[in-house]
Amino acid sequence: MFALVDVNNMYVSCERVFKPSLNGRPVVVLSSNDGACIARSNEAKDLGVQMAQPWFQVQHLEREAGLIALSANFELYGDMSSRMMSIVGQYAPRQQIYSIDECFLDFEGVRGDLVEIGRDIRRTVLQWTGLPTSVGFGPTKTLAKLANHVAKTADRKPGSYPAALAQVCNFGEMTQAELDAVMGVTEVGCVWGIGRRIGARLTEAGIRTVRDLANADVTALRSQFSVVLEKTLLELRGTSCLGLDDTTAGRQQIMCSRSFGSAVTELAELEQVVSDFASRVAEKLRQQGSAAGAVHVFITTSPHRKQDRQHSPSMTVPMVRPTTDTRELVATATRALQRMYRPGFNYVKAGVMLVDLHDGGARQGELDLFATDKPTVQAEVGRDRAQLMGALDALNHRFGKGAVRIASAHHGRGTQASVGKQERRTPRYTTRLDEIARASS
DNA sequence: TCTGGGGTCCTAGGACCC
DNA sequence: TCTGGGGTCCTAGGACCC
Repeated sequence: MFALVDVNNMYVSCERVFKPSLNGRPVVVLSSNDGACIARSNEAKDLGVQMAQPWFQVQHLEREAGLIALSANFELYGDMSSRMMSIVGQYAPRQQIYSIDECFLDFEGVRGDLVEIGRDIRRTVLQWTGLPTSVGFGPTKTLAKLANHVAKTADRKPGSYPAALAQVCNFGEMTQAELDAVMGVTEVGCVWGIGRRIGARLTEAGIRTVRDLANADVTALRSQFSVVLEKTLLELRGTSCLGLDDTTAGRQQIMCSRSFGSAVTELAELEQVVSDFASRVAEKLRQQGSAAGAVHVFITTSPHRKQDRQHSPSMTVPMVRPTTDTRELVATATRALQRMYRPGFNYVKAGVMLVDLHDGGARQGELDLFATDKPTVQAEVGRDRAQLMGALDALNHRFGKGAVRIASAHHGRGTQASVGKQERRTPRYTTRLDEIARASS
């Protein structure tokens, strides 16, 4: 039996822990640049604010409905997440951290009343971190996700489902008839793995509810859609196709990208941004102990600015050998940018992605006919380089991000359109001593 | 005026092999 | 008229997730 535990409205809930006056108010958290809404409290959802909706479209609700907007405070959310995860992980032998706010638990071999365990998880997380959670149990991961959806919705919208299913919902202890009834009133788009496009195609084909999908013909579905949807269907019927992955394998790609505060046309400014992004991904790369085999760089104009000519080039450049060196990665990314850039375009976003990642410890042996250095010298160079990068990371960790950086990244601090605004960010209460919460007398 | 930033997996099609 | 057959590997792009 699997459980899915997730935090309700994670980012907003993190903010509310340190600012209880936000409770009961409509609150949204904004993306970088304060551009779009990336988290909404229930009250904000009730006002009709959509996920990823541009802020300027709903800003009028500030005055009209008391909507409160905050800039994203990812340092806070990340720290709150690891606290929550370590608590939840105590409840089952295996845990898969699936995203910043949710994890799967595998209760294989665990005895006891799962609903009671679920309630205990909720109580403990709430008491120890202040975060509200929902818990769903099911014999497959897809069913656990669905049970979680039911638990949350039953709590938020009384009458949508039986009240007993609110907050903690265990499909495992329901009869087939009860499960059928729940699935019959749940839209197919609520299922994990069914997004807008597939959802629309399914609806067109007469498959509107989860029950319709569960009863659909497997073979026909596979040929019309894909093996992915076939697995989803089987999982809905209780056949487990997706295992729990609790390995701590590193990521397969590492990215840093951002929209700018306003359009950028100059190469020099893009060079600063791209070297800055390359430095950040290099740091993340070393953190997970990998080496990058290639660098992918992109810049793009805004498809929303219809009056502008569009240009969205991208380029993937292989490295001679996998590297972890910020200097090489920055130089490679910058060269790619210089080759792609064309003057006269309003670029609004750029990104650097490291791909073809290798285990940092493994080094491909090579035969270099032109090498003049002896192998021992080469090994020393490698060691020096690792020490240099280690020192760079240590300094930036101790004195703050960007304390020491490659000279091409932000050599000036002039009027940079590319530096976004974050005017509404709350203090990093749990990770910065000088921003710690104060109890006023 | 103003439109997120990360990730994953699967598939189709082309290059190339014998 | 008619132009092989069976593979693998890689990449770009599309779908999805939060």
